[in-house]
Amino acid sequence: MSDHLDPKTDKPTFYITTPIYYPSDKLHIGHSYTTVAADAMSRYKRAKGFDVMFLTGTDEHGQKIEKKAQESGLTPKEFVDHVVAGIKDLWSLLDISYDRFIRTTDRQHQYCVQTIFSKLYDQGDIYLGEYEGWYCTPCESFWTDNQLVDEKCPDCGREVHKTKEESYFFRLSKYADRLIEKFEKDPEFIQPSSRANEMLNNFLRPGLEDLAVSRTSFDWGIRVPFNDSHIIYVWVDALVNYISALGYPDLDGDFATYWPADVHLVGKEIVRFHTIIWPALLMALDLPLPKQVFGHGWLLFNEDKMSKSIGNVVDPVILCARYGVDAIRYFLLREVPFGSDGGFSNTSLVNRINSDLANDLGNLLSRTTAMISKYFAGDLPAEKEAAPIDDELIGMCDRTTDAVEALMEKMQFSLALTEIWKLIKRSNKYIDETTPWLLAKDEDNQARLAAVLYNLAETQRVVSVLLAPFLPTTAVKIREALRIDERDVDQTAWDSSRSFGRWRPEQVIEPCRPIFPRLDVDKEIEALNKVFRGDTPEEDKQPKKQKEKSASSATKNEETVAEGVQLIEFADFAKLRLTVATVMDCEKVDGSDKLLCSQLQTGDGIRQVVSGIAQFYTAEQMAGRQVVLVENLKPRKVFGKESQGMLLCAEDKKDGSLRLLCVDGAVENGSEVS
RNA sequence: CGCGGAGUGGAGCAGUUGGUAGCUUGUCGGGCUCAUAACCCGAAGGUCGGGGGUUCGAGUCCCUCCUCCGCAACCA
Repeated sequence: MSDHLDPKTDKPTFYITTPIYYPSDKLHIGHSYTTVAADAMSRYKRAKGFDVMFLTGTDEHGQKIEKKAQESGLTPKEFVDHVVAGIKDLWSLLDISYDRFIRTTDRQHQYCVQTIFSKLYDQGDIYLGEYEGWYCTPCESFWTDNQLVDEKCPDCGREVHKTKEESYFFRLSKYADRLIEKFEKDPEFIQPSSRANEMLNNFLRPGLEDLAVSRTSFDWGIRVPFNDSHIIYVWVDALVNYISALGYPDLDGDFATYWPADVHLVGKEIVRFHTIIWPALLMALDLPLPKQVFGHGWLLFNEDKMSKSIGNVVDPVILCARYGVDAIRYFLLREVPFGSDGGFSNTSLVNRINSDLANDLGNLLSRTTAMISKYFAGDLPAEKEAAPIDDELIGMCDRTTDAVEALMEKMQFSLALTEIWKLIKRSNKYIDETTPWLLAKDEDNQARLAAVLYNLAETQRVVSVLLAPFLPTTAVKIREALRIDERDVDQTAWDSSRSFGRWRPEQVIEPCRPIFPRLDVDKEIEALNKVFRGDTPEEDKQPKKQKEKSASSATKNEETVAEGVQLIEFADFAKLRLTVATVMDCEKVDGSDKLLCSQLQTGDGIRQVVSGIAQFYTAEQMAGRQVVLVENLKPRKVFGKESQGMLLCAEDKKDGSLRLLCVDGAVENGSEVS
């Protein structure tokens, strides 16, 4: 992929980046997904002998951070410092081997951004103009036409008024033709290629408008060097990180070594910025473009995009604590074909861990070491007797390395892992074919038995090498069990996976403890649902037996619906999580005559619920009431607002009016209704 | 309306240039006992969203319709 050489080491270079994340809050598993993928790629390239530069970081400026900091009573810098420390902890937990961590608050970055801004201004690519849009005074926010919800502020739903803001513009339109040409001539530039079509059809061909690259509506950011009242907006500030981290505008040193990047790894939602705005900026700076932008899909949590505001956030820290880092890394890299969307659910996670890690891989190591220990006191004799059946297993080791390499070049992590697992499954089958426990019964078979067990152990040495980029800790655990010295390059280097027969244990083999203990599916899912309350699919909520029962009763009932009341199982009722909550604050949803938006104090936080009851209750009547909340209702956007649940009401049979369900006497918020 | 993505055995997915419909998981039956109730073998299960067309032959090409997801949408 790279045609660069590092002048100091003479190695080919490989420069890979993740997006810089916005530290307005803790990161969730979606961020981990991108970063773990970049890490696996980096580790693979290092193993292949590349001089890798793996960059990640944080995009720390902007209005939202400014606001968040204010709410917490901190300066913006104090606020981001705190969040960034947490992010670094998370990466350390997930074994992320980044080489550099860029923060847009770094002095060097700020200098770089200002230099670029001035340069573009001086050469006429940036000019001062006016930006027309809508302003919401209470929110102090500026919105464009299509950001508005029903011509109201998308944040608060209040009136906005048309306003002009002075802004600097980047002549994006000037580069449209060159971009189209690039897209058409270089199909590798955007991966997967379908995303290139999206960009061409939706943005490039209809024509580009110049881009507003400064703001005057907030302070927390890098100033336009020649105009104090303007802050450089995210486009220039954030995108430039990929070269500021290499020392740009200094053209020597790291910049010379690593630029252009081999790949920018990004989520599909920001492919547009990375394939249109960023290349245009580079063109304006007369710098080479990155070789590839890879837009991966989303990790969907039960079909909803993971999002902080919805609250369906899976905390990777909790998952790591429960299952170990490598189980989570494995799941992320294996479950979703890189490039398309994939689902995360508690069930799929637990099943994946059990079938692949515990049953196939862990159990294989366990039975192999147990047999070596049991039949040879942990020390295989030198004399071995080969048999034709061995060749298939041995040949597969070589082929697996080739296959993994081919897939890694295309960043098909999921398929690469599948190839490794074919080898693992083949090993399990090999045990059945050779029946070592029968061989062990006869002294005459010692040499044959030794060969069988050696082949098994050696195959797992190969597996450990191939697995190392994905599951670094597991690779080490396998080697420990096989008594391989980590420093012995002969047995641990990438290319050693192609030379069958290198395994030479340093000490006696002992039966190893399970490296991935098998999980009790029902128990785990129940526990996970408790941790990530309310945002799991109904199927996940039920232990298997009940699930089947409710499914069959549901079909039966469908036939009787017409006649009247449907009967349900208790299990069906138990799916509902009904709790008591207090309305802390309530307001009418602007522009609607039926909606009220309430802030509820629940057992574990504040929830926003939008209800269609404004014709029967005023906002004032709502405040202070204890109500019954359906807590595990799928969140939904109502009139531009997130509604995270539903309040129970009785609908009067006569006139259809609604009356809220209340509790007879005050109870603690979060109390369950059953 | 539009744009994009998708509809394949219970679930999750492969199916490159058209030529007997596969994989993983789950279910059922069997085998084995070295191993983490694990591993190995076998079976059941799909008119490939519907309809029409091109073709000797279509999941795979063309037309049309339907459904679901994302961007927009007021009552969960």
